[in-house]
Amino acid sequence: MSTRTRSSRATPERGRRNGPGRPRSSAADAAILRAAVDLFLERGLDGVGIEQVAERAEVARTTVYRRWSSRESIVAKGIAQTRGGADEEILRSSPSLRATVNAVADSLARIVSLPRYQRMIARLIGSTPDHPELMAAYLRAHFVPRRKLAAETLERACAEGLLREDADTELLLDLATGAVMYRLFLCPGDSSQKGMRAYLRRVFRELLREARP
Amino acid sequence: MSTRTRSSRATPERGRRNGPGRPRSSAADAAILRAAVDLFLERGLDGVGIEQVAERAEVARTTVYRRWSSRESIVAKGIAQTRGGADEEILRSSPSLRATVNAVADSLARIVSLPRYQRMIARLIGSTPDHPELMAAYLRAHFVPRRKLAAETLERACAEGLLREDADTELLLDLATGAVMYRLFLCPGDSSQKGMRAYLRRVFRELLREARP
Amino acid sequence: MSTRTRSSRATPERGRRNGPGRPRSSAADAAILRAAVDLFLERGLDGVGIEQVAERAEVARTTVYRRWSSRESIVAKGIAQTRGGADEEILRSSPSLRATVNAVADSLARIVSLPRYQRMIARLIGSTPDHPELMAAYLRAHFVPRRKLAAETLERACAEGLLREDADTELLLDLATGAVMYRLFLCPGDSSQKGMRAYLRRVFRELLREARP
Amino acid sequence: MSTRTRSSRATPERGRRNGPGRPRSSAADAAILRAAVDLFLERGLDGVGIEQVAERAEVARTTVYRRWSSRESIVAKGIAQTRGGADEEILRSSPSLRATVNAVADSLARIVSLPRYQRMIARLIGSTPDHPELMAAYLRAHFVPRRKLAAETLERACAEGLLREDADTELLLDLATGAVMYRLFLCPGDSSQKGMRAYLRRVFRELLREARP
DNA sequence: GAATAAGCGAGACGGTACGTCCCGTCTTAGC
DNA sequence: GCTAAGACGGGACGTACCGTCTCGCTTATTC
Repeated sequence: MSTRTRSSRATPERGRRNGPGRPRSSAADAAILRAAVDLFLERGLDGVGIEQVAERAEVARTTVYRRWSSRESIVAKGIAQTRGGADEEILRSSPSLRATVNAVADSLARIVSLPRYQRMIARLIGSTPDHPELMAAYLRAHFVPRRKLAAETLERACAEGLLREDADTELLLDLATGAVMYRLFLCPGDSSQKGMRAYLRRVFRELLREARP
Repeated sequence: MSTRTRSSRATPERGRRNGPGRPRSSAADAAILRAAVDLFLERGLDGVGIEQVAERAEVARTTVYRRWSSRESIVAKGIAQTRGGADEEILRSSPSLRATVNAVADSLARIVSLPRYQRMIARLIGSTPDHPELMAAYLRAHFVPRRKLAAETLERACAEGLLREDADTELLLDLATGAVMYRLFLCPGDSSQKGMRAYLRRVFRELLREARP
Repeated sequence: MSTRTRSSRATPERGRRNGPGRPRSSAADAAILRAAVDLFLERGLDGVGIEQVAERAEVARTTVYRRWSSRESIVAKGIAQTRGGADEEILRSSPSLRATVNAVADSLARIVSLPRYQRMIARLIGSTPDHPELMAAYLRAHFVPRRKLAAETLERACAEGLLREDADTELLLDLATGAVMYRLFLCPGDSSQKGMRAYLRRVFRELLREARP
Repeated sequence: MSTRTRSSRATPERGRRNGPGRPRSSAADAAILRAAVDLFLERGLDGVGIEQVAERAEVARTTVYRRWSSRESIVAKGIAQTRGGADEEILRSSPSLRATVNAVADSLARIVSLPRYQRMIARLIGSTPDHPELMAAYLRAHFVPRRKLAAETLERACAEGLLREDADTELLLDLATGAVMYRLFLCPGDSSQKGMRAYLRRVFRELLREARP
């Protein structure tokens, strides 16, 4: 990711709420962020050229430069802004351990088998050495909430006696998440939803081997 | 002033055995590959400009283009060529399960705590959507041998009765490897050699929990 | 003539005569100079955009920047290079004063009635406050030689007794030249070749009023 | 000078006598015209950006665009408005031919040696090919009155028998004016007031050579 | 040992994207 | 309805690389 830095004059927002001049177009804002994230997914951070972003967003280049001074800041904002869907309600109410764990596994499988998700993680990891703030933004906005939900679910299962008492639930989730990453990037395996579901169920079975039914 | 042509003229090596002309400089070959891999680690694939490579290798651009036609091919060759150190002899002879596992964990911790390794994996994952061949080259040259070694060690431990019989050794290694990736890229934890060693020992303890002493 | 200045890296020519690299295209050189002068005539100095020059010369923008660092230097070179035609041989051999003077007047009328000439002088004068070097280049390359020729002719006529002895021939030419400029720019008169010829003959008749036949 | 044309919404003045809204600021009017003429003198017509004008006049761009739609119209108005000083009263009463002519010469020398005058003429001539209306406005407002005054003076001198009867007084003034232009723009001579005065006296002496004392 | 043929350094060539500046238009708030 | 402020689309600027090409020189092999 080649180096290119210059001075810039982008103002982060507008100073006062209702100043005199023409207000910034929020439609342009949204279009730019969307275009930037799409480009990031398609081509990586170096592919997020301001020119390309502007063209996709159907906006003049100056309109982009007026708001942001670097490609990274656009992408970071775009990632932070797109809220992760809270469709994991399923997790909240599962009667048995097996059902609970399967629900977690299936939900995870559904998400990680999305090409968009896979590309996002790959691009973010690739950008980590130069721009860790992108990954940080993603984790804060998407990963941490999901993780927290899953952790609560497991914790609850443990409290209800569905797991052995000394289980390290945090570590178990680390391992499950890591297994997904291993599968996606290091192992040339099947990354379809069905394949990921089978793999994840196997992982959880191994991890929770001796838990009581 | 002339037309555009994107054909490539790079010849992978020299056609005949001993042609009449001047032979290619093998020193230039080595310098180019080294420069390309270094740039890949520092800036990612898009930062591997042929011009930059040539400058670092202290070679004319022509000399690079004569050999390779794309950045990816140089980097792939460079990755494939640099042999992974075979310093894992320690694994071959460990008397007890605990010692064996600790040796595996420590060896893994030592490798993955190298900044160069971390950057390499990050860059490779980032390049996966566009150029999976880079990761493939790395896995073939560095990962698979180490993995095979570790798998044999665990297998041997299992055969010697140090593990329960039905242990899914492959999956255990998947999980351990995945844990490393999780730790490196998703969790803002301590990635020093000491920190990784502690984490990995904890992982293996959890994974092999009920193994007989 | 809006302000715009930056640093530049143009090398005036090539250092050595036969250096290693590819030599510069002399065809591009010529095309660029021609395009620049044409644009200067059409739109003035501020209209000599590097982009326009490159497009007209059918050359990449970089090819222009490689040679020159400012619009003025291109135009100056282009003006200096285009040699003024030496078609004034007529002046050299005229038998009588009246014929001599008429020949000078007619030659001058022919030149100054060319639209290209009129524009050139207008543009040069307009550029004088900011870039007097352009006018200087033009005078050196085109004006001075013609002026010298005319001066010699008058001088010769004077020596042959066709003019009164104390005539200030230099001043007479100043006046004739100035009359042309007055006519072209300050007086809304007829600037066709025929009109200019008539006007110039009238000027010379007035200036040389009392000369002997 | 580069092309730029768009639709225009400027209303030359105010339509009705006393509309309901706020009346236009005449101070802004004056400041704008002054700024525009100054910029024209400093940088030429292309340097008269509406933005620059507004900044100099300490006025918003809107205020300029509401009044005029093009740079040329502002400059033309500004030139036409600034009245030429009528300080040539001296010319009206000179007893002898020599004194009369010297007075004309000196008055002319004083004016044409002003840097502002020189720049004005140079800029106007440079703008002639594209915008002859500027020169026309200048001639009408400044040149013609002075010229008329000088012509009357000479005419009067002729009528009083101070000049030979058949003198072409118009042409003589053409020649004198032309001599000034020649001196200013084509000849690298001394354009100070003193230098111009000397040169002009020499010109008139030559032109009126055989006039009676 | 000369001829030959390829490698090599250097640099011009056509191009693309960059980030900046200015332009002329528009859209708001305030007076 | 004028004014100030400022966002908007657009275009040119001068720079930095890119991948290709064309030179002059060097270095081996082959005749």
